[in-house]
Amino acid sequence: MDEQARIMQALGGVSLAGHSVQGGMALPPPHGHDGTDGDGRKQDIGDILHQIMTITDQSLDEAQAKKHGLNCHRMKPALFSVLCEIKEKTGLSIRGAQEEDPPDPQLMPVSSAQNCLSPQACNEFTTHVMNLLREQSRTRPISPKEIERMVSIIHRKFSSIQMQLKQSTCEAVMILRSRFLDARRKRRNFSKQATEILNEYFYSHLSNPYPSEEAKEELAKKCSITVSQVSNWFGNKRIRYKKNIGKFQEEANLYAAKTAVTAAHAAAAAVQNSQTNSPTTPNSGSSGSFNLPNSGDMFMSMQNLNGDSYQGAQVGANVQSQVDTLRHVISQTAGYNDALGVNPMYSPHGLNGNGGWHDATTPSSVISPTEGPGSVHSDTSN
DNA sequence: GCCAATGATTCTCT
DNA sequence: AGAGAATCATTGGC
Repeated sequence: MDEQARIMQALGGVSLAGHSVQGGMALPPPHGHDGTDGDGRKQDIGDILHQIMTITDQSLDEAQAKKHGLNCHRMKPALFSVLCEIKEKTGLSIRGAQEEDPPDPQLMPVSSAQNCLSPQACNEFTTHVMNLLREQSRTRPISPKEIERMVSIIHRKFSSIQMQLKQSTCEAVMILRSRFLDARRKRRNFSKQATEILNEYFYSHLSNPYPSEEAKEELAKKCSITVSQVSNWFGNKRIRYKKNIGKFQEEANLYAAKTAVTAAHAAAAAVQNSQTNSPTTPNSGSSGSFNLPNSGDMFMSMQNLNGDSYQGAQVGANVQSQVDTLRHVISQTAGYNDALGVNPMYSPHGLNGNGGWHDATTPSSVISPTEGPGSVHSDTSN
């Protein structure tokens, strides 16, 4: 029977026959013995065990002395090794089920999680525990392997706590986000001025109420809303206008008259301007126009959204038609309605047979109908 | 409180 | 991607 087996017998008959202690924990040869003095060792072990059993009955000083005696005992390393082994054996069956569990996939969703789970606090705590265990290993059967395992347990715990923290933070962010989205849904009506600007644009481009991106940006800036809101507004407006043209007649007339008045002012100013400054042959102005005589686009031809007049001979050439249009509009707004109750001035010329605008030959850009094809002006430019 | 108006969202289509 | 259409959700007048 080898040394370990004998010790185990002394400890209660636990057999470790055939099991070698690993990791440099092999039993050293007893001091001063050649391995043949079995009875003497038994006696030593008995002494140690007796000291352990009676230590609680001693005074503190005596206990310290005994502790020192234990530490210095020649059989201490051997006993320590065996106790560690027993602990290892019995502990595995208990821990096995708990510690070797695969990590919760929800807690460990990404491999990178490990990288961000080693904060300074974890390291400090680990070092502290390691020192403690090393200190205690003088009197308790704590093997380096166990210390290692403890460290990994601590790391795992830190990891799971951090992941839980992350999860709860994510949840909180999601809640805040949904609240923000809800708040966004709590809409505010646009200001009167903004609605006016949008309506002016819509009715002055009734033949093709599809503002370009630049025009949308311009409108958004002027109305202090976002480009998406402009898009939404035009989307809604087109649909609702198409669905109930009659209902929008009054509004259309209103904006037509408004635009026409400002257009007339601009035209008059342009006439004066052209008479004094531009005696040369006027541009034909017809090239590239949308040729929609009754379209609301007529009114924006003289003016952009800010009411700035376009200057030059081209404008002067159209003055008479603008004045005629103005007269027409005023007569319309004075109460004229056709048999259908629809003002012919604002019948949806751009609408095709299917009620769509897309058959209109006008481009979706906001270039004024009176401007030439190469013009850089936009109706919404300042 | 009802209801029309209206801004936003979602789905479908081209 | 952008438009049309339907729908949702809120606002504001009565």
